Amino acid sequence: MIRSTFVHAPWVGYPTESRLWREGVRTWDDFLERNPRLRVGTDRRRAIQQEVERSRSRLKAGDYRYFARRLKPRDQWRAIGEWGDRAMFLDIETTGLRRNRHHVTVIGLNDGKRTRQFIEGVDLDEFPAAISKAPMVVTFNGSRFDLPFLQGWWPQLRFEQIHADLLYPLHALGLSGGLKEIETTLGVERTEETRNIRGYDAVKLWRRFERGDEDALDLLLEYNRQDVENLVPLMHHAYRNLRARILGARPPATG
DNA sequence: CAGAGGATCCTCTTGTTCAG
DNA sequence: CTGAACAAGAGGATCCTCTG
Repeated sequence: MIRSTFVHAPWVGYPTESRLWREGVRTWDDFLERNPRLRVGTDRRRAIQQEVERSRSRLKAGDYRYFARRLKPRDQWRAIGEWGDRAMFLDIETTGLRRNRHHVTVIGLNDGKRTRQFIEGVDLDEFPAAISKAPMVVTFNGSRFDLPFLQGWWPQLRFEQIHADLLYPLHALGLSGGLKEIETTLGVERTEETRNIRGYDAVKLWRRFERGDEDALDLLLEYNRQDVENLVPLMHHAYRNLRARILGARPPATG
């Protein structure tokens, strides 16, 4: 899907990209071979072509940082096909919504197979090293919450990986609402104990733990584990369906 | 060649939506 | 309960295509 992306080139917006797809220009290779008609002059065409060539070579070199910088947050999910199998799924719990006033309590990180959890006062500082080698981070609404919050917590931390925020592709598929609502729609299950817990309850569970209730921490960790592990099937659903919708669509029949 | 009309880029503003 | 990014829409700019 990243090989079909043109909107990161200058003077290419979503209408132009859609037109290219409709005309059968589905990949960078198609573009360079067929040199399709564009409603731009020679200078701009040259700039677009250079971006396509550069993208092709950056992908061949495995340079995920290039695409992390180049693609808008809402388009980064398109790289799931290339880096999704080495992605880290991420979800955080905090003491509230304001990153100046509140702080991180738990970070859940799943590598596609196993979940590791970092706890404030125990091993939270090991998180930056654990995420640093991943080419891709997957979240739900992480563009607006998780990543900025972590950035405020560790000002020196730089997220250089591609960030697939599943909120945008899922909404594009018509699945609106928050994570829990979308899970219900898609039939993604939760365990009995965590089924009725929501975001603000995580705040209260941490407070209970601070007052000495160890069971509250266990429940908070179980809730966080569910949140982060449910991102895995959501990612596959989002990518498979949106890719099919965009590239599987046949051009209009002639005649 | 010059001018009109059309397409679509970029930028700015406003309202909505999620996260704990 | 806050803050950030998107969507949608308007305005300005650029550059293509079509005519005569």
